[in-house]
Amino acid sequence: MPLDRSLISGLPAFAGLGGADLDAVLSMARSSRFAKDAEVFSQDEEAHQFFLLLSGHVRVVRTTPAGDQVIARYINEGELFGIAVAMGRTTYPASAVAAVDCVVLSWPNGAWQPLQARFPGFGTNAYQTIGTRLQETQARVVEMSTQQVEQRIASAVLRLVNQSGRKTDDGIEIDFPITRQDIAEMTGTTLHTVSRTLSGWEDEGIVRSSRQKVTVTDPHALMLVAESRRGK
Amino acid sequence: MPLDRSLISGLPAFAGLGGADLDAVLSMARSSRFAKDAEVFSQDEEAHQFFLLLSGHVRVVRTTPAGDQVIARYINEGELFGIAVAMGRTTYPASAVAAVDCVVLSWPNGAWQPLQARFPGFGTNAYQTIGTRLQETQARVVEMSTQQVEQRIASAVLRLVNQSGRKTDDGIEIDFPITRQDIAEMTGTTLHTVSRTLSGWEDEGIVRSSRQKVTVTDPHALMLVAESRRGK
DNA sequence: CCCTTAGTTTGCCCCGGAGCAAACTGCCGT
DNA sequence: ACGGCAGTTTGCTCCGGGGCAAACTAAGGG
Repeated sequence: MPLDRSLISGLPAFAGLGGADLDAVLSMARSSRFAKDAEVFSQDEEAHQFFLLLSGHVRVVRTTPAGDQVIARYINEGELFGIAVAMGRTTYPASAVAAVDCVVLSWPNGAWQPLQARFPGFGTNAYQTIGTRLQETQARVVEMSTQQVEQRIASAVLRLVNQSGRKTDDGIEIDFPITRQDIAEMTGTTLHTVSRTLSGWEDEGIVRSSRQKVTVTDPHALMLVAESRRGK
Repeated sequence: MPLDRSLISGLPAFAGLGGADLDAVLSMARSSRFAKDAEVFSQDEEAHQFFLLLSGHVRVVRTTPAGDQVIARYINEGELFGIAVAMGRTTYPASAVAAVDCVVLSWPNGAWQPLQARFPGFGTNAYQTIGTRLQETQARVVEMSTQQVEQRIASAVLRLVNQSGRKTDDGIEIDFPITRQDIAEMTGTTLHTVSRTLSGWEDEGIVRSSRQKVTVTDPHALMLVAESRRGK
């Protein structure tokens, strides 16, 4: 069953392509469904495909030899991921896990060259994605080098809310399930400290949180926390 | 005075190009000299050029609004840097400072498209460079999230020694001047802790260090330090 | 509907490493 | 030759937040 072009029209990766072009792009792709917690690809395995997230949320995780996990990023709908081929890598440097049930498009690596050659905007967009991620990752290094844990957690929560927030009557809520442990793995701390921090914010009326759910009720106050220079 | 093609022949960025091609590449470039501590480009300024380091060493530094500095990386001879254009950025996300007297080639951003179009290997190499840096930066995030300060310093020193080491009769020496403060800014700690750590290693016979100089006398021992799982 | 289990909260203790202060040392410029 | 200064070393103190342990709670499965 052919894929409908409406799936990818409007995505930045394929901006400006006409209907026939979209069909051509889709004809090389395969769509698949991943249940929550299923692995889309696995760290260090040979990269044979690259992916685009149609719906859902994907968590990209690195695991150290010692077994510690670090969340590299969350992928949002419409984003490319697992593009090892664009970086000249033969294996995936991290694992990708569905944070909720997901629908994913995938192309064999062999489609990379043709796609890029035929649709220059596609290549440009992909490389820009990588560039943006490099910036973000470097910003994270800066954060981890210079900020206290509370500020880092605030930044991480704000990022999640900005990228994947859903308005509710209570405030803005992260629209996929996320544990204290997950937030700890994003910020380089422990679930205990995250829990204490969120509890503190809850007392101050900045957030409301429950099991696997975080709602920011006062984004402005949270931004102040994130920016507050630690007492010199 | 035209630049000699031998300057860039043998560089991975221009691998496989013939003599005439190399001349074409060079005809678009300009070479300049930067004294130690001079800025090649400055954080947040408009990116009009991209660069290739012909000789010397360049330090890429990010400064936070609060004035904290973090060293993103050191650029070695033959590497591209300041390639904001490849990432679709209009400003430089960091400053670049000559760690020693340097010679640098620069191209106007306008040369990017033509170079890429005419020499596909050049674009590929550049994007691979960015991909590699993304991997490295993510590895650094993992390190900062999971390792103790001593291990991080060990990793940083090993990286410096591997990338820019010079054999001496004492061991392998970092071949540009580097302060404790610099190492602190690479590892997210303070110069005091770096100093104490290096002193400790010196007592154990792993390194020899003096003002702005670090020599690793026992690389294997240092690798053990870097890998030592912290006492669970 | 109850029981299991995953996720969360909190209290307590302890320590790695930051902050501060002061002394030391070798370079560099005049 | 001699300051002066940038870079380094070291001692001391203090505390943010990690580790451990235990109790609590909601969700989902049988």
